[in-house]
Amino acid sequence: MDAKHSSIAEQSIPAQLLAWYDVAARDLPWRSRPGQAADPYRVWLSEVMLQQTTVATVRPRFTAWVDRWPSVAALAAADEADVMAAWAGLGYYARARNLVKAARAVVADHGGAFPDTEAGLRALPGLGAYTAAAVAAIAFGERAVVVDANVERVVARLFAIETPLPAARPAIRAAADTITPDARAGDFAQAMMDLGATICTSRRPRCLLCPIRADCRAHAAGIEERLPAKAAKRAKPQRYGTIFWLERGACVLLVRRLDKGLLGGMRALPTGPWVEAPPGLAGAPVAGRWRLLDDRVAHGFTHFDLELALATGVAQAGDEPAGEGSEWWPIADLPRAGLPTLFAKAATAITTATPSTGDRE
DNA sequence: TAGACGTGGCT
DNA sequence: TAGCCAAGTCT
Repeated sequence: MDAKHSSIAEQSIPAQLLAWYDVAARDLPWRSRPGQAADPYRVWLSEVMLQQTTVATVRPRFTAWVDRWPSVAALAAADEADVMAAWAGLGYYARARNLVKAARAVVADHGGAFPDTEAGLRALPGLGAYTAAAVAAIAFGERAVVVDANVERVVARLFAIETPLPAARPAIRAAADTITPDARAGDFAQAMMDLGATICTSRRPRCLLCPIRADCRAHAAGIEERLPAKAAKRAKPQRYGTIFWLERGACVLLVRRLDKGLLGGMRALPTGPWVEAPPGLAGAPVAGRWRLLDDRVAHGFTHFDLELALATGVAQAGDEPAGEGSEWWPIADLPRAGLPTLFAKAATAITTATPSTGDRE
């Protein structure tokens, strides 16, 4: 009786969720209108932008992006440096590098059309388990099991899975599989994510508004706010570094960071090593008289906190630090350089703390 | 498999 | 404020 009742309830979950989605779906610029086919390029782009990034941040960036590169062919033909600069501020820059690689692979290896299966999509750079499933379901209607952080939260509560993440992932995925319908797989995935984003939120879930609260075991047990449980995190170490601001006339020296690693492939201000104790002027791009400012810039990364000292100098005759990827960039044009936030903060601190040390009256 | 990999907003 | 969280992927 109990098992039978439970089974019936679970079968009704997708239907209830889809009915709710039909009236409550969020209006987002990458979603197709009802009856309109989804554009795989827009679905893919939005999914990549939304990785670990809020809808509020992505919305304007997505719109500007598709205005500039309206198709996968346009993106494939773009200059990679322009793409990286356009991504500046969004973080996780491997996403932008992989966006270009994947676009070029679609054009070169798939005749300009995205693969229409989860397995085919999964083979493209930057498409992991989640994104491949999401694009397959949303753009192509494939029944794929789409599990992101929203779905993990909804499912962990719905089935009262108390095992902490990440150990709970296999059980959560299996449970998600049992409620994924064959029809409207894309709408179902988006319904789950909308539910997680607006009702089944991490803190203070609005259970009274939930279309499936009658089926929710965590709610019945009164434990929804502490699910999903999570393993404890490590403390973040503190590191120190120095940013070097070298002027020549009305320009400042920028470098291009190595393709791999932190802020990879991005334009940047030169820095020395990022280490456990303040490194002073170690790693300066040219020898010379540097002036250390009193101001410092603090920046938090996912896995460490960074405090940067700011050193300024003026290039002298013969100063040619220019390694590959070095360029003298007009200071007035700095916003167009597409600097990661860390360096944009430093540039602001330097240009506001000190009048230009270059030509001035 | 656990750690690397950004950033901004909220509490 | 310090920490947590947001439509993850790669190695």
